[in-house]
Amino acid sequence: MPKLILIDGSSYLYRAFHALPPLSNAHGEPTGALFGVYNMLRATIKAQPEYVAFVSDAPGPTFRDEMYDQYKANRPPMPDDLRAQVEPMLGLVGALGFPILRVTGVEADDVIGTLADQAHKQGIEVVVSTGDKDMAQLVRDGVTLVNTMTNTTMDTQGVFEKFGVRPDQIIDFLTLTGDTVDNVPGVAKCGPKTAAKWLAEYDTLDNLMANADKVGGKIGENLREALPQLPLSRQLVTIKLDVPLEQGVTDLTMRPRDIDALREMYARYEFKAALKELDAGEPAAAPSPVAAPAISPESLARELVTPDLSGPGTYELVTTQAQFDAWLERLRTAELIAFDTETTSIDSMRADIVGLSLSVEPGVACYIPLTHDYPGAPAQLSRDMVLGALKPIFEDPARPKLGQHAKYDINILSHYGIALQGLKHDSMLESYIWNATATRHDMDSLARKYLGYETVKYEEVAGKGAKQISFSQVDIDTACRYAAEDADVTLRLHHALWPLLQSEPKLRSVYEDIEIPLVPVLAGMEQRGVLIDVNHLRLQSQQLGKRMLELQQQAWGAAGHEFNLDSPKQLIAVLFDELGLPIKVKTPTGAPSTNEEALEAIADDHALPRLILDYRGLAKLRSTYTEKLAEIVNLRTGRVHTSYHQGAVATGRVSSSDPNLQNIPVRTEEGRRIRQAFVAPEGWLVLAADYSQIELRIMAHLSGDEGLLRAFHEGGDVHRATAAEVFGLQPEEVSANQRRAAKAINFGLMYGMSAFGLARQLGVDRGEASDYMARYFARYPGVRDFMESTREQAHRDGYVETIFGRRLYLENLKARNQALRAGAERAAVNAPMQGSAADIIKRAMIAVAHWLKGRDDANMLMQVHDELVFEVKRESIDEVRKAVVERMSGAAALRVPLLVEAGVGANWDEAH
DNA sequence: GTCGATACGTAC
DNA sequence: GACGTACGTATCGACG
Repeated sequence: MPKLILIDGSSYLYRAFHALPPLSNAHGEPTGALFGVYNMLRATIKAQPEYVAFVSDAPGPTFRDEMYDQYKANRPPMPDDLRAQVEPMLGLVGALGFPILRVTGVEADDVIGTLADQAHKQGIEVVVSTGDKDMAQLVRDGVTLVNTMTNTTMDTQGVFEKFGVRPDQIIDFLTLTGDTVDNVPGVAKCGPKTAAKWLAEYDTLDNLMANADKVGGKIGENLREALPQLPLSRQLVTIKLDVPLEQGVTDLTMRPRDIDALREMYARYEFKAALKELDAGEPAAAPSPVAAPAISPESLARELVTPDLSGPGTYELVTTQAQFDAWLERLRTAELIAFDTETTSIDSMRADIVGLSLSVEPGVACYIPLTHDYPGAPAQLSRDMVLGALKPIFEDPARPKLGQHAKYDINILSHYGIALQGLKHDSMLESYIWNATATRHDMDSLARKYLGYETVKYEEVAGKGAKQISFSQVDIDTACRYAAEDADVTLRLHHALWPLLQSEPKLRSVYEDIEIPLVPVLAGMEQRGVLIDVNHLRLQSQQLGKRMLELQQQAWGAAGHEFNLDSPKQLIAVLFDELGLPIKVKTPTGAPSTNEEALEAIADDHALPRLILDYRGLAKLRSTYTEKLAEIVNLRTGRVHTSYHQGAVATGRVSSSDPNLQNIPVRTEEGRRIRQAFVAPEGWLVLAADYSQIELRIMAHLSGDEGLLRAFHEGGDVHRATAAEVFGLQPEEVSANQRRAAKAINFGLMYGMSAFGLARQLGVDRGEASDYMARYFARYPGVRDFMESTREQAHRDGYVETIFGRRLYLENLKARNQALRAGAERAAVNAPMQGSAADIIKRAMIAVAHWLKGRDDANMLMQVHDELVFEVKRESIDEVRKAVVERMSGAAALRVPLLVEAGVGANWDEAH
């Protein structure tokens, strides 16, 4: 059966653009999407189809725009970097010999649909290469979709599995769900599940519409409301099958490629490997995904998007001593050891090891099951023997190791007396430093993005939800496929990512000198945990609960009936419908807000708002902190062992969860009582050391503003000094209100606040706020220039940098949507300060941890962005305090001193 | 029971 | 629309 491959050029281009790091050639022309398209096309060339077409959108409006003026109104404009690659792409595709079709007045989808329909009728097999789900309506016997990125195909059965409807129901399905990107209205609140349910029951949209009055509930109302517009939506989502075309299917054959044009383009866009192949006269062969790492980002990108065509790697299940010995030998001579542990829990403090996987060469890995335990489980090597044999290797700093999120595995190994040394690389952190926002940094996402590879998912081997089983119950052969792949993919990711970092010395330095050394430090803090006075928390919980009950009774009295105080929805009904209080604030969705600002605004009109405010304050403390913390304390250690996340914050900060120790209350008296539960053991004290005004100091450093630098060099109260400058007074003449205004400006500026925001913050009118800001900028012109140049840099480069060269890419700088763009600009201004502060405290942590090594009289426990908390033996407190302050102050050499304030007490609250 | 969206609030 | 970065809890509606 002859075959026609139809390539959805727009889909290709967009996907390649977003999948690849922003590459460019020596002239600064963007090339990433071009390269991605080129690589995807190679697979098509290799398949040698009889007929092929590359179908692309033609510029200008289509019949859908005429039908509906809001069509695609929500779609952001094509990014400039992508637009610049459209023409070169078409040139390249043409030179490679592909017939190109662009038809004005219709979309590429319609041309593809028409050709697919014609070919189908002529008995030609059709494969549509696309990532667009709308194309599912074309599927039938002999017409399939292939997704080039994931290398998956979709036939009739596949459509049903994915959407829950037959291909011939897809048009009705899409009509019901609508499409927010293309701005096609559907039925409100009707998602894929509801649409599939209805179509299963009524078969067609027409039938459903005829029976719309039988659908009950709110969603039924939504359906009836949408009825008038559904026919239009259906027309919009229907792909045309009758576009008049000049060429027939059989005209669509590959032409000879234009060697000279290709050579010129390959050279221009620096496709070095392709150029080499061309000159060697070799047909373009698929590059091996396990090839030695190349240095240039371009040649690397080639590896990134090319799926492993040789199939899965070779994975060995190790259950005999001889096999294990052979692997030990491999480890001893390995340049880099990729390792991964499998355990019984995602919580590393509670997890037991189940098995371990290793890889020293891409495509080759082993899994060593240790404690799999299910009926009929085969004999496994002894856990203690295996870990005992691996211990000297894992603890040898001269043997480099690689992990994916290695902190977790370090924690696991530590349960078995192995203190891992020599962590050289972590693929999660490589990706995070290369581009913190382009992707999530879990292995599945990274493999998809950087290797074009779909990993075996944890859910597939262990199930999910209530049906999830412990990894120890997973069949060891299945476990091997999953676990060995983890080690293999980790190594392959490293081969993909490390050359990228090497090509950018500053990023490499942030990675090697900050992030990697920080891993064992954070692991140590997690394992140590912080001692909690559970009784203190329980007592506080009780007292809070009692007061909440009282407030609840009073609130019910004020409302005239009982209602759920925790439900904003019920509260809206009571306040605004029943009591008729004025709505002064709305939520982003347009509903009346009941947040603090809203309640505060009507607190003088009625007793209820104040009662709710008081109740909320207590409820927050109790549910989030006193109850939760007491619950989460490890009964064995009496401590809470938080998780620190190194790849979660775009600016480089570390975050904390389970529990989040970085948002424990401090501003109110009742809140500080929670901090009193963070204690030190008998004979020990809590030491808390924090940077004073670090972000403002960084702003002074980065801007070089003389006035601000002087304020910090003179010491004293910087907000007071600012107020004195702005209001033209002596520092001692500054009023409390003036100082408050200056402080608000100082903070607000770092967040990109506008005069409007400042006015709101200070409760003054906008003109007055504008006046303050104008005076501020007149006194501190360097700050204004710095902010302007930061915005410029962001627009020029697409990213901003910290003092140490950490990079933050801004996504929405070119958005057509004003709010998005303004938001990106504010983020651009804030990132260098927040990020530099993060770099500095990370460096301090590494230095302090180094100093603490080998001591048993002090432990670093917590990091709260600009603060480090320790427990220290009473007799060592002065020495430790001095050493900590020195290392924190010395973590960076700025044009202003880095002042560190350290306090000591029996608990965290007292230490402040 | 589980999940996602929404609203709210805590920290730096 | 208007101040950056996180994480956690509760409610509510939908799903299975």
